[in-house]
Amino acid sequence: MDTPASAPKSARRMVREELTRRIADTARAHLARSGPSGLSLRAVARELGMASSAVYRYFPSRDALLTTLIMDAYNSLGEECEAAEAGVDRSDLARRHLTIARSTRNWALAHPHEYALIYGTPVPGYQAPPDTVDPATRVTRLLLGLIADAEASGCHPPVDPRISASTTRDMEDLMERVGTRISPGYLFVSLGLWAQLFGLISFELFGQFNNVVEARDDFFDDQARHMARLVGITEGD
Amino acid sequence: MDTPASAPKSARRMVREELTRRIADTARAHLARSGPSGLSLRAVARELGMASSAVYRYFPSRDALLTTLIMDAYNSLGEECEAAEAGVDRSDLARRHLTIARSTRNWALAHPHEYALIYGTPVPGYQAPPDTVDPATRVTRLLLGLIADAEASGCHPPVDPRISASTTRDMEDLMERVGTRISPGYLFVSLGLWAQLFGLISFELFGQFNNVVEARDDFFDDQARHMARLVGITEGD
DNA sequence: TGTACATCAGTGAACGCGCGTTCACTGATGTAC
DNA sequence: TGTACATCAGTGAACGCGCGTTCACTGATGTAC
Repeated sequence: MDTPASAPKSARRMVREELTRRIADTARAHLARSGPSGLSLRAVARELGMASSAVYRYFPSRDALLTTLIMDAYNSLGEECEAAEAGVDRSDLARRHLTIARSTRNWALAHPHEYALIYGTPVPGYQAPPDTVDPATRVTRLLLGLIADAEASGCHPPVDPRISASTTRDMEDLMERVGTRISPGYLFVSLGLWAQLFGLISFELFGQFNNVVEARDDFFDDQARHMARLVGITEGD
Repeated sequence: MDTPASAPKSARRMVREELTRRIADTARAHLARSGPSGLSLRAVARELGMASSAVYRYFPSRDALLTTLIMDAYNSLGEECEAAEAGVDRSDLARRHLTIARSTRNWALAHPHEYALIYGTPVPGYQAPPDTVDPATRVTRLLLGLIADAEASGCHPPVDPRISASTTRDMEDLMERVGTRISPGYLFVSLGLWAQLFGLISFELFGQFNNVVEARDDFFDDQARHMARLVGITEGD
């Protein structure tokens, strides 16, 4: 049909989407004050000036709202990293790595409570539905893509990994599932650095660096560059 | 005074300590079900068969109870690591490192909710009092001691760290505060591995390794050994 | 050793609050003919 | 283009529940002389 005919139909739909978004936004803001387990539908409704029961027209339950927040967080982080990395010359592996690392940290610093929601303690009693798996892997896939490129272009770990037979099998299985080609040893080292990246960010955000590191930006950059060297990615070549 | 004279006095005190401990134990068990922000004084009192107001004879507030749980968790982890490491030949640096890493992970797997309490998302609205700082650093101090010994005995990072001036200053300041002698570069690499150790454990506990790593014990050991090599600690010498 | 007094543990009711979810309903917006 | 009907958004009251903390109190235990 032409535009005027379908316009009223989508008008209601648009209003609906708008309010759905406003509820999620308000809930996101509430995360900061009370954390995910303290997230309250009533408080969100109150802030939006609507009856608490009205929220149920948009989200069937509190957990559904949480799921939306979790998926949004993963997607927001994922998009930011992807966009930043896409702007870097593909052959500049060091820059690509630094860009991903920095984007992740910057996003985390800008959205600490959303970071905590997806990389902190799981919400007790909440079971993430399968829909969350895909958005959850965006940053990881980005990193794996970089690692695959690095290995293809001849990078290798300066300290040789020695891994058990079962780890080798795990790495092979993972590559099969993801559909990327990275050798077990190289992947093993990369997974360690993946954990280190988020370990550094969590330590910074959750307070473990208090009285330990002051110049956090520089420290992080230094660590990120060192991590790149551990998978054989060196700057300026 | 002699024992009988002071006995009644300490009798009441002992009963008090016993109940204080039982309250903390029950609260610890409740952490598992509802998480720290869901921890309820009333639920604890109910389980112990006492009036909710009675708990206030032992803990002045919910936050005070939380503080106790946090300190207990740090001390429990600290003691376990210290005891395990103390049983290892001082000169066997690789073994000492592996022992600390494994003890930390084993404690975390055995006490996942206490681990989340101290290394997961901070409890919203809760401010840790200064008393918690000392227990919080036990594992870190253990690791720093090992690192100091390693450097003193000639170990050095196989991949040379390149660090900024401000990071160098941070590392020097830290060493001054702690009173240990470790060179800035070596300390820098060690802090990265410290973050990696807890990053790996958090990933495993918080679900990030689902569909990624199956043989978790072997994977962790492989990673721990690789981390040791990154500070120049090699096995079998 | 015995007694008067102080300390302490524990009670139960109350205050004031918040929560998720359901339900029958009103009134507005969209759809089909 | 107009009308009858269906869909939908939003309301407000209610259910049944839980929470932290305070307070005046009772009765037992410990202390000082």
